[in-house]
Amino acid sequence: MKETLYSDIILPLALSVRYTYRVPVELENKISAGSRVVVQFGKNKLYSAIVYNLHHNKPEQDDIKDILSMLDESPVVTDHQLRLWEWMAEYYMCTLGEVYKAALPSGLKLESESKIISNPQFDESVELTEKEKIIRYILQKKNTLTIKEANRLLEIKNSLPVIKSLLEKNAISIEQNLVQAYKPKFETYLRITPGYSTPEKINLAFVSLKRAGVQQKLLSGYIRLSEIFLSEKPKEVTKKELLNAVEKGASSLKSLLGKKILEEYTIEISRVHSSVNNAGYSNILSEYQQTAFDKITESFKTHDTILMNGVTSSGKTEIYIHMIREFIKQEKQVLYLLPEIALTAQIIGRLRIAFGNNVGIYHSKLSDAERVELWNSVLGVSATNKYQVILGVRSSIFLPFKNLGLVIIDEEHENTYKQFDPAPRYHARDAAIVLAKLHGAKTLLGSASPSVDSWHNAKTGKFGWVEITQRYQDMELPEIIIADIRESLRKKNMRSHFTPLLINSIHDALQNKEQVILFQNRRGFSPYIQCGNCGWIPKCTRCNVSLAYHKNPGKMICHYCNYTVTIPGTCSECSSKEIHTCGFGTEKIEEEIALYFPDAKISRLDLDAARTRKNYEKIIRDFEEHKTDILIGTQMITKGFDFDRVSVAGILNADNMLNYPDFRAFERSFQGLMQVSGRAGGKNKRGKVILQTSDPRHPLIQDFLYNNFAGFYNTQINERKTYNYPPFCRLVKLTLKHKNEATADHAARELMKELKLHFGDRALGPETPVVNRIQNRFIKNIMVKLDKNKSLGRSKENLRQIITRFKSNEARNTTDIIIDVDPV
DNA sequence: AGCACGCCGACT
DNA sequence: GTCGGCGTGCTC
Repeated sequence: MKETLYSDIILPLALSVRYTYRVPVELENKISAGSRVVVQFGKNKLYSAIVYNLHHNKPEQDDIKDILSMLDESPVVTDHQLRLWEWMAEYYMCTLGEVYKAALPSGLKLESESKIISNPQFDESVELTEKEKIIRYILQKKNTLTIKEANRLLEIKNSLPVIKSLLEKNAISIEQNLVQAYKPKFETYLRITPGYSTPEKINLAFVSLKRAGVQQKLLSGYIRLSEIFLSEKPKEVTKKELLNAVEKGASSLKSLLGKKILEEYTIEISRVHSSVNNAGYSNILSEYQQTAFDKITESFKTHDTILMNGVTSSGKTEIYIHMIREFIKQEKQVLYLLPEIALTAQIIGRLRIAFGNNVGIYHSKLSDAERVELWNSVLGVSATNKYQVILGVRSSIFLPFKNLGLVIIDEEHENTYKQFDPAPRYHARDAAIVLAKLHGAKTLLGSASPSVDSWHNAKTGKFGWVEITQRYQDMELPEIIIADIRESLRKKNMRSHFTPLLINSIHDALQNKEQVILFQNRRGFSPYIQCGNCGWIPKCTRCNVSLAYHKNPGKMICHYCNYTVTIPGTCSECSSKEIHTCGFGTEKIEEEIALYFPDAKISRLDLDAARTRKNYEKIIRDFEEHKTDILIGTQMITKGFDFDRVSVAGILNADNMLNYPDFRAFERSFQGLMQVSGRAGGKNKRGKVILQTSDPRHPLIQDFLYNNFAGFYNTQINERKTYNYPPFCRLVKLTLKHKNEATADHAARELMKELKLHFGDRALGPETPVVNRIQNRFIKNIMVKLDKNKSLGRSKENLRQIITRFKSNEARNTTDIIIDVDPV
């Protein structure tokens, strides 16, 4: 007797225990780990699950369900991926199901509502029950039926046993097209039949067609388009193309096909194709770039991961391209990670020029079909493209790489690499390093202002270290000038939010037909409005946060939940009409700068202005083409663009970045300053950075002013060592949420008691965040520091146990506990 | 995540 | 007297 085969499966749900299904005999030879299967889970829900493993251990329970069907011929998830998923679930303290949900494009995840179709090959002699007959009968009239509909029609709560029995009797099947959200796209091509493959034979064809002019035109059109007798490698001609070239050719083409002179064939075409196909471009690296390249190559011999610290405009991309080429030569795949979609658009052109259609893009704005297609292509099951280079954002670490050789993580320090919500709350940089390790691949991190963690890793020898201090074409680093806000206030020469120095610099730049960017880390018009009489400040009804005033739509908007109200004419507390705007955001800067420079063309780039991709691109393009003189914006303006004529970069208030209650505030400020200053200056002129601050003596400002990188990083690292913060420990942030403040508070205190027992004073809190209520739920934070000297895995296991125990007995309440490992 | 079961408040 | 709120437990 053959042993029954079982499978533990991964469901797209946050389940902490594994579920086992029986593998039907007919699937035993086809199924393997990573296969996509359909299972019933719960009373009447079907899910597409991933086979985690296969075994013969009969589970304790007796009601083991069968795997209903397999969705693909071969596994869609590789072993390497499953290992990455395991690592991620373990490290980020979430479930495999959550990782699965994040990893697969939704086109590959079938969500219930599955449709049932009749099976035309059903053997009518098989006996059916009454209920089964009803379903069969309805299916003949209606084609498809959902399980819900079946329940209603049969007037029973659960029709699945009936459905299942029908499936077993081969009377119905689950519709693949609907299960399979993705349909490959085909294109029809034409070619000459083997019978007419030589010029002589084609001549004969022409003779035979002498009375059919359109057919002759079609045939000569085909010959011209395909260059069949001109080149060694004829071009492929689509039916569409030929019919476009020859007027009214459709019916004549049918005749040609009928005469077997031409024939049709179809190819699955890629939706993510590109028109550029001239791989072969090769820029020569400059001397200093070549030196860096050689250092990287050398360092890869001893290190798996390298940090490349290169100043802005040092040409890091060019080095990446050359490095990619090395790995392509070895037939390896390359993953090129960028922090956000907008940047992929900038880089893709350069990569396509270098590598042609070998480059695929992957991000969330692609259609489902496109993402599935890219997935299959990377997996190597796609009919057409086999991408070797993938350019993508965070989620592209989940693609099914087969032989990854190199991972590039550009702008390594960017926080957008960290996923906030939902779980898995992973850091793509760290996960990518693990991914690379699994493949025995190399990782190259690049940044002009590395994260303190990576800097530390490089300086302690964990990562290799390559530095580039020279800039492209010997561009000079910008001149940094501090504008003391306090002094200007004292001298009373401050003009609204601008120091004379900034105003004058803008003035000079505009005179010289140069461009200016102004950076303010806050969108909207003003962060809040206030009644001048009683001090009332309008707040969000769902979040305890003041509503930001946005002048453009004339609304007050909550920046946490987007709650929007029209601005009140009078104070709702005292009915006074004296309502002031307080503080300043990008909108206000835009308005005021227009007063000082009425002739300048001004534009603004922030989350509001760039709501749509089109707007965003237009703002950027206008500035690039110098249709705009002054660009005001938030972080957004600092990301990746190379504006050539920007001579002045103004930072309106450096202090509000510094005064943030977070151990990473300085790191972020420094990186922000670096990014803004990187935008100043062009090929021929040294740029100027005007830094407005109330605290010019601040050590961070001083380090920035004197380009004292090492000084800044050393200070940071020393401080973190002293106060035991990353990279000297691991942080786990627990966020408790409940709609009742007292409940949230109580739960946090109780959990804290438990944590103290195990972690002592390495458990911090509970703390009430500045914004203590978001979307009607009160929030409490607890921070746990995990000792780096002890086993991280064990510490996390302890933490997990404490939380699980707490959830199950102590507070039998509905407080949500969100676990965030390595929060940013 | 969904869904059923079950126990307390305001209604035809 | 019932409808329906959402707290709780379970899904192989």
